[in-house]
Amino acid sequence: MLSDDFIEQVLVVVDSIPDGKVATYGMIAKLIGREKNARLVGKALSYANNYGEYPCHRVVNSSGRLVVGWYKQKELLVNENVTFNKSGNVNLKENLWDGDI
DNA sequence: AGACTGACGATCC
DNA sequence: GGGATCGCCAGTC
Repeated sequence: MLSDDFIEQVLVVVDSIPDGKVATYGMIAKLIGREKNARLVGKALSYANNYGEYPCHRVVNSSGRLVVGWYKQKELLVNENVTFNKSGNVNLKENLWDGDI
C-alpha cells in the first residue's frame, strides 16, 4: 500500500510540470526524496486518477518512452505541443522539464 | 517468510 | 540509438 503522503508528493510535483514539458519518473522520485524508487512513482501515478485530475501523461521513463498500452497519452501530449521523434518517443532533448518548480 | 512483479534506471554491448 | 541485463525496492500474492 502506497502511503497517501507519498502519492501526494508525487502529485504535487506532477502538477507543477509546465505545459509542453515532460518529466521522468526518476526525476520525480529524486525530487521527493525517493531517488531509487522511480517505480513507485509510476505506481503512484496509476493511483493518481483516484485522487483527481493530474497531468500524469507528462511523465515518461528515462528513454522518453510512453506508457505501454496507453495510446491516449501520446494524443494528450501532442495537444500540448510536445514533440516526438520518428520512433514515437518523446523528444526529451526539447521537452524535458528542468525540474525547477 | 519467500517468490514474483513492475507506468524505472544505469550500464554494457 | 536501441536492445539485453542487472540492480532497486515497495507492493502483491
